[in-house]
Amino acid sequence: MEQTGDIIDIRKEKIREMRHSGTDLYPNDFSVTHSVGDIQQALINNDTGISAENAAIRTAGRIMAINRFGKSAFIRFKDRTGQMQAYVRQDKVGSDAYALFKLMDIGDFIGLTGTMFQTKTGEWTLLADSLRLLSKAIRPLPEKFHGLKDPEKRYRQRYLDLIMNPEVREIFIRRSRLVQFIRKFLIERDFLEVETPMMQPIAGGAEAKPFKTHHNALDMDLYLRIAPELYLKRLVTGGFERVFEINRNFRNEGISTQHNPEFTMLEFYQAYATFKDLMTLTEEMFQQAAVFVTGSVEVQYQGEPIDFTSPWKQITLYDALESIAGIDPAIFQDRDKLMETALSAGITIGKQEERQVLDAGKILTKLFDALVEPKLIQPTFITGYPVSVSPLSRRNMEKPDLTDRFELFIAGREIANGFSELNDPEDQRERFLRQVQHREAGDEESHMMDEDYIKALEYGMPPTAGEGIGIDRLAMLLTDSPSIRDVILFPHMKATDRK
RNA sequence: GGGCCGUUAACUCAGACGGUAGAGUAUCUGCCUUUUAAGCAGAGAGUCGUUGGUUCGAGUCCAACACGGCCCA
Repeated sequence: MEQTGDIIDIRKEKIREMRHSGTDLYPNDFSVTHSVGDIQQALINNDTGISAENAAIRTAGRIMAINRFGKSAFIRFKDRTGQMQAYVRQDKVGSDAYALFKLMDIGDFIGLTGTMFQTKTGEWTLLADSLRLLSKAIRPLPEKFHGLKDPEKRYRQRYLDLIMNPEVREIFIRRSRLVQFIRKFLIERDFLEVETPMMQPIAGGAEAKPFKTHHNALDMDLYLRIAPELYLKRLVTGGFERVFEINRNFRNEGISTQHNPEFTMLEFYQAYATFKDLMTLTEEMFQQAAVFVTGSVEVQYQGEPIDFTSPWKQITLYDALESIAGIDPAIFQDRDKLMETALSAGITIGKQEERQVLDAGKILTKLFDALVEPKLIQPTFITGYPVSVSPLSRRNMEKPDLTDRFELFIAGREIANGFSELNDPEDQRERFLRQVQHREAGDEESHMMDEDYIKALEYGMPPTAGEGIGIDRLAMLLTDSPSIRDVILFPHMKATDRK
């Protein structure tokens, strides 16, 4: 299926020839004094040391292009810091080295020594006084001008995508900077970074279908976590009053431009704080993150400007349903009428058998997802979620049917979810029991009972607020990426049969 | 799960009506010591995603399947 035919055969022939002449094709004893970026920076700084005739520059990289002219050649090579041109002349490097150079290809890694000079057009170029093969490529790189476009190949062979498409490389550098920023932001505020189990006996902390696995020695089933929440709150109980974790969650659900089965989540918990404190903290974090990653507090996302300047819009769930979706508040408690509204609006909710068990709160959130969420482009906090869809959130003191909770929406997507934590163990037990009823009635996404977590609450958890932020989605916003696959290095794909 | 689109050389892509596959880049050979997607001359390279069907004949039409993309659920 995948044959590169004669190109690979020709390269293998070259390899035989090089080996025959005693060349080490994969040495590891070439030391580098300057990266390409170092050289370029020194030239910009007018550092005469770099352009001196006796400058002994040793640099290395992958060959990206070669213009050969008989007894000399221009090559373009790159390392992690950038691309540069080198000029290789037979009379400079010697005829043996030049003969070897003739067997080198685009894609090979080379080490160069030499000095800098300017070509006729003024381009600074490394005049090689020696060059060495550092690693031989057997397979040809994609064509330089069009790069690699086939999306399947880009995802399955991300390394090729990264070699050929500099903008892709830039996206992942930005993603890394985003995570770096968030760590610094939280650590400066005295949060402790922790790691909690990825394999859990009960998959708690969110409504989602888990992946199941089995531990042989213990002979027990385990779930890959759908959220770290219940473990992080155990740590708050244990006295780590400010904790955070940035790590993978796993959800056994569909794949789309917004969903990958494993995705990265930031969760953080702060004792003696409320959901309102976290809303303020989130505004600060995003504003500063946008500036740190993109240089501006306003970013372009798919042609729309997104302005992270605080304060952000706040609206309650009920108000949003009324004013944006146009639903009559009189029916907010009437599950049958809500279901009717949903079905007549063409919104399919759950499977047939699940529809009986969904309560008004759940239907309201489904209506919200379909009718309101896509319209929330600028950062918007939605508050006032019903207790029935917020089994881990603290009740609102004035309106005990609602919770002290918010969700954050940007560019028509949910980006964060936060609330004041429910720390009353008896209320928590009741909430779990309600969830278990729903689960037994067919709602596969309902929470499971977690006695061990309730036990922890029974020892006393301080008043706390916590929040989860989808890092992939935030990375999409800050890199103007339309698909989550664009910000995940190795997105999940179906297995192919070959090999 | 449903709909639409795609899959042709290493890469990017063309292939009206069904008549036995083409370009650019890359590769190879020759010339070439300041090129900038270098140039000139020549050459090689394809199980047209897979399997089946229709047909004298299928890259092209039909069906199923696989993989991918977008949209919907």
